[in-house]
Amino acid sequence: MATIKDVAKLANVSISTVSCSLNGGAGRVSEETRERVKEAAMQLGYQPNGIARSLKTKKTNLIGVFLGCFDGPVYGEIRKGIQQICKLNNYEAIFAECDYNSNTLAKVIQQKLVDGAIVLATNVEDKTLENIASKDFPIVVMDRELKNPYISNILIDNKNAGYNVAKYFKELGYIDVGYMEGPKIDYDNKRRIEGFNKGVKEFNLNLKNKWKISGDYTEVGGYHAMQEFIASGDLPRAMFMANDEMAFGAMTALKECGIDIPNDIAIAGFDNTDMCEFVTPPLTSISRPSYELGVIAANCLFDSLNKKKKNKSLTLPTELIKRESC
Amino acid sequence: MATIKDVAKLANVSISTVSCSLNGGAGRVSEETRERVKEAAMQLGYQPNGIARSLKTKKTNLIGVFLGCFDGPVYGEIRKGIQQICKLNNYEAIFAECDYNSNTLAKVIQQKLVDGAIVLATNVEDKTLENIASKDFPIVVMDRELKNPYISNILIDNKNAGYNVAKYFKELGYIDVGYMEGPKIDYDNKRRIEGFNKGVKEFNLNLKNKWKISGDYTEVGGYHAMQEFIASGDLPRAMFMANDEMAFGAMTALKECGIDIPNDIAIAGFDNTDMCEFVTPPLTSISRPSYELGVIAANCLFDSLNKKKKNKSLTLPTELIKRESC
DNA sequence: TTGTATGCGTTATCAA
DNA sequence: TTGATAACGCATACAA
Repeated sequence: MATIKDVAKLANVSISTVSCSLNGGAGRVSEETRERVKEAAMQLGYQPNGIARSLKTKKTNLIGVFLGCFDGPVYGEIRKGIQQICKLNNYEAIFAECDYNSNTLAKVIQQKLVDGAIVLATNVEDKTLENIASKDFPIVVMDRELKNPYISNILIDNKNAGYNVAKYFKELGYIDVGYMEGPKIDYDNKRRIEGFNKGVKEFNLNLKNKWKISGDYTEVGGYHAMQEFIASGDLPRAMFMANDEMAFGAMTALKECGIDIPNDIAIAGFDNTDMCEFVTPPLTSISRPSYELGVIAANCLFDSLNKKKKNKSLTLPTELIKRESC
Repeated sequence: MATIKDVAKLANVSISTVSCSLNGGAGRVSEETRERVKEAAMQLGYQPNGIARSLKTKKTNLIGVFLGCFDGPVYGEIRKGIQQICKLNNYEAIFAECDYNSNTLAKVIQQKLVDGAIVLATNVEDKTLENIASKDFPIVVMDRELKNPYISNILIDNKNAGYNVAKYFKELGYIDVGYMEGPKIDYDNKRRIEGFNKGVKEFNLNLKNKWKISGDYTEVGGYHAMQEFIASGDLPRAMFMANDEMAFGAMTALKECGIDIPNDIAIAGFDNTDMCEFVTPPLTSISRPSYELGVIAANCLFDSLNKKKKNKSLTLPTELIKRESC
C-alpha cells in the first residue's frame, strides 16, 4: 500500500507538500504542484491511512452506534436517521451489537476508534457510560435517562403513550383490561406499562394481576404468550401490547382459537409499524417518530462534538393511531 | 486520558517496561516491577490507545461486516454466528450498512480500520471488492461468487432449493405455478428463481409470464404485490415466494380475499423463519443454516487472517420443510 | 511557495 | 532485568 512518502517521492516534493496538496485549502501550494501531487497519488492508488491520521488529529470521523439488537422496523428507521445526519457531517456510522457479556462497547470506545457514541442497548450499564462520557467523548442515550454533563437523553414519551391507550380503552367502554409487556429490563417497556397503569388507576379500569403477561418483543414470543394466556381461560376485554410485533403474534394465536378481534378482545400495539395497516383487523397502535429520533440523536451528538454545546434532554411526542382492532 | 508515559512516570520505570509488563509474556520484566506497573496503570485507569497500537502493529483486531440492510431474522442469525467466532478469536465485529451511494465500505477499509471484511451487500460492486482484497486484507463474500485469490465465497444452495420447490409442486400435482421474486439485483433471489425455473421446465409445469411477480423481500411489499396479483383475476395453483416475509404478507392478502391456502392456492416460502410454524396455515419453506453460515464465514476469514490459508468456496445445503400451506 | 522537523501513543530492537 | 530510541504514517508549526 502506497504511503505519503511514496507519493512525495514520485511527485518530487516533500511529504508536507503532499499532505497540503491533498487535504489543505488554497494558498498553501501552487496549482501546478497540487496537480502533480494529485496525479502521483492517483497513479499509486494512494489512500491516506486513517489510523495514522487519527493518531495525529485525534479524531476518526466515525461515530459508534451501540445497539442491543439490530432487528425490528423501528431500529431500521432510527439507523437511517442517524446515517443521514452522519453523511451531512462527513462522518460514518459504525454499528456494534451489545449483548449481555460483550465488551465491544468498552473496547471500541477506549481504543479511541470513534469520536462519540449513540447508545440504544439496555444491557449496557449506566456506570459504564458515565465512566466513558467526557468533554472529548460525548454520548447520546436513547434508552434511559442519565444526568451527566456529557450525556444527552433522547426519548419518546412512552409514559404518556401508555396512559393514552388506557384512556382510549375507557372511552370505548373496555373496563377489563390487560397488557403484554416486553423485556422487564427495557426502559421503554417499563415506561409504557407505567403510563398504562397510571391510566388504569385514573380511569377506574379493572386490571387483574393475571392479565399482566409478558413477551419478549418478538412475534413468536407474542404468539406463545398469548396461547398460554388463552389456555388460562380468563381473558380481559382489551389488551395493550408493548410493541407491534408481539401484538401480531398474539393476534395470530387469538384468531387460531376463533377469538374475534375486536368483538371478543380488543388489541392495541406500539410503534405503528407498516404492517399495522395490513393485518386483519388493522392494528391500533402508537406512532413514534423513529426516523426523526435517529436524526435528532445524531444532530445532538454532532452539536456536542462540533460546537462543544451542552448536553440535551428531549422527549418526543407519540400519537395514538386508531384502527379496527379496538 | 492517561497514556503509557503517565504510567511509566508513576511506576518509575521506562515506557518500554510498561509496555512489556502489560502485554508481554514472562521473562522480560521481574514480577515485582510488573506488579508495580499494573498497580500504576490501574490507578490511572490507563487504557492503551488502540489507534496508536494499530499504527505500530498494523492490525486492529476488528473485522468489518458490511450488510445491505440489517433487518430480517436471517441477518440476525448470521450476525450471531459471526460474533461467536470473533469472540473466540479475540476479535470484535463492527457493522456497517451499505446503501447504494454510501462509501462507508471503502472508507472503513482503506483507512485500515479493520483487518478483514465479510460482505453481504448486493449493492457493493464486484470491482470494489476485487480492488480491495489482498494478501493482507482477506474478504469473505456471502452474496455473490468471485474468483479471486483473496476472496472466499460462502453461499447456500439457492438453485437446488428453488428446483426442489418446483419438484415438490409437481409431486403434489400442482401444474399451474407462479413465483414472487425479491429484488432482481439480489444474487440469492436470482439463483432461487433460476432453480425454480429449471424445475418448472424439467417437470413440465405451467408457468405463465403473468404469474411471475415481484416483491421486495418485505412483508408489506409481499402484501401489496399479492393484492395486485389477486386483482388481476388469474392465479396459479401454487406459488413460490423468494422469502418468508413476502410470503407472510401475501398470505395476509389472500386470506383477506377469502382465498384458501392451500386449497385454492398453495404457498411456499424461503428461509424457514420462526414464524413459519405459527402462521395459518403453517408455511412450507426452505430451511437454510443461517447461524452456521455466519460461523463458517467468520472462520473462513480468520483462516485467511491467521494462517494465511487460501481462499475457499463453499456452498451449504438447504432443506425443504413441508407444512400445511402446500 | 516549499521543505524540515516534531510529535501523536504505541511496540520492538538494541544496547546497557 | 531495564532503558533509550527508532519507527509506524500522517499533519502541521515553523523556517527557508
